[in-house]
Amino acid sequence: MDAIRKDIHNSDVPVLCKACEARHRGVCGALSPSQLQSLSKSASRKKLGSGTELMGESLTASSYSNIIGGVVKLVKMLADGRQQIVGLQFAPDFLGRPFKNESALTAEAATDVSVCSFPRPVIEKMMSESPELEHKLLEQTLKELDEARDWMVTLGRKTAAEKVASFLLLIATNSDPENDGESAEFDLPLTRADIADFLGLTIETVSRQLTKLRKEGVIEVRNNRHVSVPHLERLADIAGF
Amino acid sequence: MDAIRKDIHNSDVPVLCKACEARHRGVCGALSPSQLQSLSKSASRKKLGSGTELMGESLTASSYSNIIGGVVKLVKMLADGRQQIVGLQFAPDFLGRPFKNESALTAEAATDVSVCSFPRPVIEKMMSESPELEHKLLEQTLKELDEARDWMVTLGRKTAAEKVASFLLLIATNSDPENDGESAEFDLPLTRADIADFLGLTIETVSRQLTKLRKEGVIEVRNNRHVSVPHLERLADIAGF
DNA sequence: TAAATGCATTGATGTCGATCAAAGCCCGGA
DNA sequence: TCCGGGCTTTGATCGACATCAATGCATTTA
Repeated sequence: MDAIRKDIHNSDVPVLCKACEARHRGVCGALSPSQLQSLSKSASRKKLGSGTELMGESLTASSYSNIIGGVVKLVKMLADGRQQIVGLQFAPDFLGRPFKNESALTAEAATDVSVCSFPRPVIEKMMSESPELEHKLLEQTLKELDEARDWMVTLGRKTAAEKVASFLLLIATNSDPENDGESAEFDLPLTRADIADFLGLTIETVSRQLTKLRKEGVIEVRNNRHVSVPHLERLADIAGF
Repeated sequence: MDAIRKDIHNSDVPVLCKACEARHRGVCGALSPSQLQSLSKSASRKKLGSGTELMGESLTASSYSNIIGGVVKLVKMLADGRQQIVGLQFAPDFLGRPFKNESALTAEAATDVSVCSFPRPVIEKMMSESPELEHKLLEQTLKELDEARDWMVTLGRKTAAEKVASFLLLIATNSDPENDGESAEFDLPLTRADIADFLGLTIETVSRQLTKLRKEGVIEVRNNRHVSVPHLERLADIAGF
């Protein structure tokens, strides 16, 4: 069992998932070659334009997906239309709520997204057979729980300025995970409206805080989307950790 | 394997955990008799007064616990002292963050609490041996994630009135899980200060909203702690789902 | 019983972010 | 190049909640 795992993870030859045509990342890393093969048969790779709904009412309520690229937003709505983004998922995150059908949650493509999807029953069968897979899933779920709780502090106790700084920092970290340097540069994956829904603010407040950061020289913005941060340290100070 | 599980769950004879001296609930339900026995040896049952710190810097950073009774609050602090309660745990919830030492989180007894604790290594060894246990843990983690995300909507998008109503509804549900009736009656497990930290409000606002609900006849309050709700429906309307 | 202590309530005032209202900018299509 | 629509910015005003400051009410201690 451990031999198989080592084989997948440490092989010098890149091991590709036939379904994804991608290097193993995310949940697939936990599967044995034979499981992978049977998974490949039922998997389908899709490209989804920004704004497409991935989960909720639509097609993928009954399937699981690996995110290959792009950013997915998890949205919750109140009856009167107010909405809150409760999480952002980046590659190679796993998408789908095991052991439950109604997810009380909508997943939408925030940017263009490509995913690799499997029918629910296939993954669930594999999960019951493979502790490896379930373990991987537990680790991701714990990670998401930590992130959700961190964000609760942001939502409940931070000022607008701190919220926007926290958001930029989050995107900087996820856009360029290996860069641990001084500075960062990235495209915002969300519109102002989405940022507002993620931070529990209005569009106008988000905009004002961004211009404030611009005027203070903490960030530079090009085309409303491209952001560069000369000193991440400064941003972190403002974010208030 | 399934036979063992059935034996534990469906036996007419009440099966007691020797450590907890309680019926199996929470995570123990996933263990085989032999595992339970070995767990019992290293387990210790404790009663903790309100305010005691259970996790974080203190003793139980390196242990896991089942909550037997009482309410535990999970607290996160910012550098300047602002704090946010990111979760409440009731019996028979499991307490502890697997696969990670620094939890970036403090667990405190909100009321008097009794727990049954085990050393970290013991549980982790069992987890690697028993998929049942890991499965149970995954399910609890998923439940906590759902709860955290629900609360994010409350924190980010609800008004003070809606927040307080949501909180009362949450406590009503957890204090008396079997009661699905029209009305409810319970003691608040949190002080006004804790409620404020849970809702991202100030003490004063919480107090004002409670008196507003009292004057509107939605709730009755005795001794600042005991609450009765004649019509849960009304509270749910105000909570804004 | 009185005093002290720790919560909770209530009131007066201030402020941060929401709301309402106009421009401005960017990009695609004719 | 001009027009149109969608996003974004900016400005003026408003209101919900925070802050500051007493006061009230239990429970504990002497």
